[in-house]
Amino acid sequence: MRHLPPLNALRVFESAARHRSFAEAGKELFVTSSAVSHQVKTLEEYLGLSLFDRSRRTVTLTPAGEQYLTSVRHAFDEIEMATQRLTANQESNVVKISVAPNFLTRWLMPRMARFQALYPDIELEINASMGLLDFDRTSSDMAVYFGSGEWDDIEVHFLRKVMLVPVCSPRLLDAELPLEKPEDLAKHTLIYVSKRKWEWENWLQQAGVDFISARGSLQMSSGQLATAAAQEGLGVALADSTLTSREIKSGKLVVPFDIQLDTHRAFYLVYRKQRPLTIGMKAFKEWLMSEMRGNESGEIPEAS
Amino acid sequence: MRHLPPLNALRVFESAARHRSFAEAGKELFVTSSAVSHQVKTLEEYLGLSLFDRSRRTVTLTPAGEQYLTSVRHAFDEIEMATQRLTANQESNVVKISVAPNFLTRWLMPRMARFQALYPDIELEINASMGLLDFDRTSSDMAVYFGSGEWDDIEVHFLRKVMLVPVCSPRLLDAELPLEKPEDLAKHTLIYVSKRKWEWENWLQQAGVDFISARGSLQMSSGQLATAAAQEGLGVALADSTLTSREIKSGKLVVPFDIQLDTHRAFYLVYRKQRPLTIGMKAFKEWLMSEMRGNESGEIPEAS
DNA sequence: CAGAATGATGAGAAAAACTCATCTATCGAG
DNA sequence: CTCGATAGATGAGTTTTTCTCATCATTCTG
Repeated sequence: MRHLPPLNALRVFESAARHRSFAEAGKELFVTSSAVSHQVKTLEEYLGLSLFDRSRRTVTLTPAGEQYLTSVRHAFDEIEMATQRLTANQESNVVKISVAPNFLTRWLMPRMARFQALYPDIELEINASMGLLDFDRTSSDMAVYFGSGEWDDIEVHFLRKVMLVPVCSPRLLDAELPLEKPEDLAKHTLIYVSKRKWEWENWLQQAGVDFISARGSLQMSSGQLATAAAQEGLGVALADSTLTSREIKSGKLVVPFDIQLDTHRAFYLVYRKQRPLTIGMKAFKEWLMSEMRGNESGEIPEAS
Repeated sequence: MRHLPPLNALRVFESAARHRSFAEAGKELFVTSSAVSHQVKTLEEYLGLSLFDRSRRTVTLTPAGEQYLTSVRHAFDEIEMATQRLTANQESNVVKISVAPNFLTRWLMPRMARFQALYPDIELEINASMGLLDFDRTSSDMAVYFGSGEWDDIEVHFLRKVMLVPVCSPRLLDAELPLEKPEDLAKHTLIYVSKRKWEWENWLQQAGVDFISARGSLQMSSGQLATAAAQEGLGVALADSTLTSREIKSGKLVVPFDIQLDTHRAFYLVYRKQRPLTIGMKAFKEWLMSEMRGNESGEIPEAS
């Protein structure tokens, strides 16, 4: 037995709160501002407290109203998305995809022309975002996640392992300090990614270097920045060999030692469980997975 | 500009789906089954698909209806909780608390009589649950979490570090295999917790034992089970010294080496951010934190 | 200070929701 | 197999809710 407030009043409240104006809410809902006023009053009487501050001509939310709005919005988002999923056309040809920024700029972007050539009718709507997203409340159809692959309640498809190799600017090799064997790294600056300090330790261990106290170290907040720093000649970074293949090919970056570190992390394509795929989603999924399989080397087409 | 379905129809649908009966839903909502039928039809017409299967005399949800119900429930839960929070009486003297099972049985339970003696008017409603909970959608007021303390969007209060010591049955010491120095562990079975295999490695390292290949190993799924296994004489486990203090005091468990391993994890009291605390919540929080501070030794009152 | 804009309020109109009567289908008892 | 009971569907009419309109108060603007 549920105890819900008057839901239509709730809808009106949400709109009024969003616009901070009863008149604007009225326009959105195709009713008069008077109707909005009545409904808000009904809700306030039900709750036994005021949601809006009406001391001035314009309305502002009370702290209680502010808190309530957050939750109500959340809930309405979910209803809206669930409804959209249900009524969504299976024949839809727009696919909304959320991808990790690094993967987007270094892998997907250079290959998008290929996808568009293969599926000219399908439109990709791409959104860069880090971390996990709540498929209950976003309109994203699919996402590319980076991590361990252990996520609950979503459909997960393995794409590609992430293997790290040391990279640096070719200028570093020309300098007086050589980089001929892994031990030589002791004389260089190691570029770390803040939250993954263990990567260098693991790599050195794998390279058979017992312990190393490098000449200096530099911390960057993301892999993308670490790679950029390496390219600027600031030191040696660990980077995904596939994502940096373009820079390596063009000679902007060099790989002093081809010793790959398995991070046990990977890129995965994920989407909501039990969700029936639209033709657009199917096309993107198949293309993405075949690009991954058919192209282990990380070959990238020339930039146009 | 939102696109929400008719919300009253949604409420009726949720009730009908929950009861798998229009007549029952009618009773809950104080309307006739006819009204329910009309509302469900309205919603189905809005969505353009059927939510119920009416081939038999009793209604069952279609797959689409099933999916929709999940989301709608989720959303209604959130609205219900938000409404409850808003209208909740500040003077409330019932506190709903969710705690880790281990902490509940070994720490909270033995001390609850104390709390009740101090605050006879306040009623604790305790719920044992592992993992994190979604404060947006539960009626729990507060929770005790175990972990790193790095959780977003909630108010976190440190309670106590978790330090591990080896424990075993006193029978193991009487046996022919001595436990005089850490190296002697090589002749015993080490009891691991499945997801925390590194703990023994770290402890051994801290104890100055380079590497050890124990006689055998036993894996248990939780700390509670590992401790129980140790008590049965099956081997040596790592356990929180405070949570097992009663067994240690009574001699059911012994600590062969008092070398504590800092797990960098701890117990924390958490609750919803910005939530105004009721007097009951304040009382529990203050009592819990003072029990923690004033009682570093882990002293437990005699069981009644 | 006048005029415009925003919201409140009460009464009546419009719309939505509900009930009732009636109908159909299924299930179970005899 | 038949008949009564039960669950839901449906359409017409009634009740309730929601909305509009007219009017008023307040405040911001020029």
